[in-house]
Amino acid sequence: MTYRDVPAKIDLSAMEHEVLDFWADNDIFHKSLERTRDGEPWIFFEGPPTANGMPGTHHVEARVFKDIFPRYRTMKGYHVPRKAGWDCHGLPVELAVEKELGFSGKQDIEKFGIAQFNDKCRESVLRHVGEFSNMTQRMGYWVDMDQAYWTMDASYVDSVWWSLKRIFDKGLLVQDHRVSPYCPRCGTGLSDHELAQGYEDVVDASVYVRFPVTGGPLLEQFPGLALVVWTTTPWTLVSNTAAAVHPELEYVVARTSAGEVLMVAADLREAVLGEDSVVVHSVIGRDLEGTPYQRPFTWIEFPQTDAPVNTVLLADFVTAQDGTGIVHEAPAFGADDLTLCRSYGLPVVNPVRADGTFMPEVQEVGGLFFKSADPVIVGLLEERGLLFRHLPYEHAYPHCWRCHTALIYYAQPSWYIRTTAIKDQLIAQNEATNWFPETIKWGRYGDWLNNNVDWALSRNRFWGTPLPIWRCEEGHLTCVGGRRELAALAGDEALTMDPHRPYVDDVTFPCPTCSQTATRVPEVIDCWFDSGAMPFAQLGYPESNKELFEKSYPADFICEAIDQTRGWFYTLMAIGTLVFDESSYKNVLCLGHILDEDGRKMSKHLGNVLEPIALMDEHGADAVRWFMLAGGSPWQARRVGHTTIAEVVRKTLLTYWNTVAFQSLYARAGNWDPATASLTNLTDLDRWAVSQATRLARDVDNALEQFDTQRAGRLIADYVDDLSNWYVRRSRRRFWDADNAALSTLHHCLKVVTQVMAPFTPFITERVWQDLFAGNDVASVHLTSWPEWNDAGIDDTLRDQVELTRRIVELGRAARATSGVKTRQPLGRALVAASGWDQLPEGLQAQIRDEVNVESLESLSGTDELVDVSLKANFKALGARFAARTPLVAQSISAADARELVTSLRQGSAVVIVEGAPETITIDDVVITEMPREGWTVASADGESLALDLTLTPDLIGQGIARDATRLIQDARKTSGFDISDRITVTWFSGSYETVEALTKHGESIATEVLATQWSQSPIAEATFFDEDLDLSIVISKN
RNA sequence: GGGCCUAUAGCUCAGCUUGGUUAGAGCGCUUCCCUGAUAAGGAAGAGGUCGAUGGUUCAAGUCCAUCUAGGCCCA
Repeated sequence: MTYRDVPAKIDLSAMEHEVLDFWADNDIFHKSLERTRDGEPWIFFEGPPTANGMPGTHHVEARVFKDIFPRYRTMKGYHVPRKAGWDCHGLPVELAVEKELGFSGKQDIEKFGIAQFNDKCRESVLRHVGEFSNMTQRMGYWVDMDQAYWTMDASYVDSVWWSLKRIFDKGLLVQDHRVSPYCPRCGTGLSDHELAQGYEDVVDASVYVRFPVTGGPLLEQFPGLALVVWTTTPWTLVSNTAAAVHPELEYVVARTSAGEVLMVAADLREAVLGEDSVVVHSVIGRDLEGTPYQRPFTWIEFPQTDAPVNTVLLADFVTAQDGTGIVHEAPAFGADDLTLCRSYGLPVVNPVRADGTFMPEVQEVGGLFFKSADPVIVGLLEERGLLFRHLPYEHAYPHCWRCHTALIYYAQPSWYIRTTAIKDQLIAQNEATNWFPETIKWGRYGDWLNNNVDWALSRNRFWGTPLPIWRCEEGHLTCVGGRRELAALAGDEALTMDPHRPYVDDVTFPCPTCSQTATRVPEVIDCWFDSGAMPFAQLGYPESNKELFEKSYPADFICEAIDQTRGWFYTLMAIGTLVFDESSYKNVLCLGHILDEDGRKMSKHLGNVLEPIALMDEHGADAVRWFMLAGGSPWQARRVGHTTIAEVVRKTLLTYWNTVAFQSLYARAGNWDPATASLTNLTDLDRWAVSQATRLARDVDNALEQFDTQRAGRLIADYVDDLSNWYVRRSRRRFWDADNAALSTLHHCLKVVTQVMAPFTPFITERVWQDLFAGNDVASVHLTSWPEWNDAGIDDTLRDQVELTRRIVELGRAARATSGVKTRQPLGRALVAASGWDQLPEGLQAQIRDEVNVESLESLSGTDELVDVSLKANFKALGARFAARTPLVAQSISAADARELVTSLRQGSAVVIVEGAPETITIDDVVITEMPREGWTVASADGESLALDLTLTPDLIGQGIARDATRLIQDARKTSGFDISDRITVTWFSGSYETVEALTKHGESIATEVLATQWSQSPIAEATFFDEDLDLSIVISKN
């Protein structure tokens, strides 16, 4: 049994498709779950993507992270069930369908029929789920899509109803009238977390408007006095009800250069009225209460009331930050306004209809969309001499997160969950949650909790979980906790009904309190509640899976991008706390966003969206995965583009693959059976590679434990590089001879690296597993256990020695480069000055000789006549002891005679004079650098040096020629496309005396090296290969 | 206006937790070297006021403060 043939070149994408087939045919995912069935559970909750559009590359990002940790935990022996989920309800789906059908609002839907419309929504969801499934499968995200939960399933709705009833029973689900952001286009209110997604920068008119004072003592004193009021929503002036000032702020009456008397907050006078305005009176806000003024438009009549309509009110929310310090109040269109006006008993007048247009009977602006009324209003203000100033004002204004219509703050009846009642509990739950990165916990998310407002739950829409509240004519409310309960009240048909609109709308029953007929309220709920209910609703709890649920709550791990802080992260925690008094997750990984190559957010509008399947088919899913996991910090926004991903392939994946291909090539050439692999008779370098593999298994384990894929990725990439560019490079010859220790070592190391890489890049590692390991081992790398490690198997001394070896080699190469003597030309000796080099094992010293191509290494120390010694202070060591005097000590050290000082230090310690006083220093307080004197080629770094003796003897020159010739023949073999084990015939000819001499002398060893069975010197008519410098022609042929 | 994050080479990013005197890597560029797996690898070079200012310290890319710019989130 030997390895499979591993081609040097690989089409990653084609390979991945083969691997996908292998997994499917052998059901590897389910086998991995089966294998860990008795393991400790590690609970993962899948945040359901909304099935309302095509998946994007940002979906791949989150899903890569959702995949790697379950895979890793599975290898560690945990049982990690992974149930897929699809978020089916909600406005986005409705909007997509509306667009498809060419609808422009709710009326169209009602005309079309709710049942038919919802059928279309269901179809749309199914279609998009198909797209998500394809992408999920292609990227190798192992999640159980056959058992997926769908938030539109009847059993799911049952669970959601059950939880709503628990909340209702606690008195936390209530109806209230409140101003909330409202989309006139979609005809629905938006929750705060929806609002969060839709701010757009717009330029609005900002106007400073005169409100002429019509009474009070100030008017008598200053005839013509007017309040100056600032607003960015001129259209709300139509329903102006009052003006508000802060009770503690100072206000002034000022005369402008034009001679007007106007009132503003004292701090804003200059900004609003100009530097040349003159204060003529000052008053504290409190004293302005009740001052009457003339409102700008009188098109709307107020109902008869004793309340102080169109007077100055006092409000704490007024500031002198911007505007004028006097705030225009329109209670129908502002939350603060409504609260304030209500407290004064003022009426709420609302001339704007649900579709966002002014009532037709309103003068001038009747029928206009509210925003379109702005220019009309501004024109009229101007005409009437009420406009003090008019400026374009750029600010972020909330827009509907899907249809981009400007939202209107609008008073309407709505159902709320009183999350403010459990705020302290939420904060305590957050305290117990581990956030990665940690800053989110106290920053962004903590802030959100601290500023918690009640959750506006209801939506006046069609495709959603119906709010399970029935109301009778007497106004009694019944919250129904599932279809079974509904059947008990309304009859058995309810048991099997589709619990969506319009069917559920037709169900009535006698009110349990008064027996009057109860009908369902018309609203559906915010789809964020659906997804937040997934911990129990995915299992149909409590109707079914009671035990399973109790074992799988809360989750050990959830992961989404940062935009979910106010979305799913919040609803999940809030619902968990509301229903079970405990948050539903313990660890949460919060990812940064994926940006395009120019650092812009990917969006359809900008046309910079990377289509995920195309991306994966071009570069390979593994490459995309590796980029997401290891290319930069997961919790930071990152740029992604083709060049970055292509680099991943070249640097990491292909280096790994080539090492595998190398192992396979020589193992097969040598008929090596991996079953005979044994880590005995290892060289120092072998032991190093094995020890480093063990270190890798340990360090990647620890990094993944802390959700740090970037660190883990760097460790893997570094090890792959070490293996390929140091271990293999230095061990090549042993592979040519099918050396068992070398093949066993690389076999072992590749196995470890394949396993620790498997959660990152499941495809290529699976392929490698099949090629090298499956024959004698487990059928799939994803069914293996994490490689075992213990600290005893990790040799730090050896690591340090190899690092020193590599540093010296590096110096050798640098010296070679500056010497101008190319590396193929052997040199007699190199002189080394580096602490500990002479204690290096002979095997490692041989590596240095070989790599630098010198016959011997000698110590540079002690050859005083050849070497200059210099030293400088080790500030870290000195600083600890001498603190403020450190620079003085350093000065003394550099002033002292270097050679004497070093001699003394090498014998133990030395004394330097600092400010006339002696100070004892040791060898650790300095960095010694030894430099050869003139005439040597030397390289030096960090106190370590290597010098080359450039003396060339005829013998060395001959060896150099032999090596050049070898190189020429090897190159010829390769160009001719010979196999590495082909035996050849070489005929050579040269007109150079030196070349003939060298090739004659070294002929036998060259022939062995190049696998030549025939080696002859003879004139050549037509040379196939020729080297000008050597004047050497050769002809080779396969035997 | 508030909160959080970010700012290091032409580009993409490490390093900052724990301060130490020549600030690193990759990509790209120039020259050279090595090559019996490699679309690889190595050496040298060009390219940095580590966003700015101030402070703490013997010593600041690293700690503190303020500011500037960008991003995200919220008002």
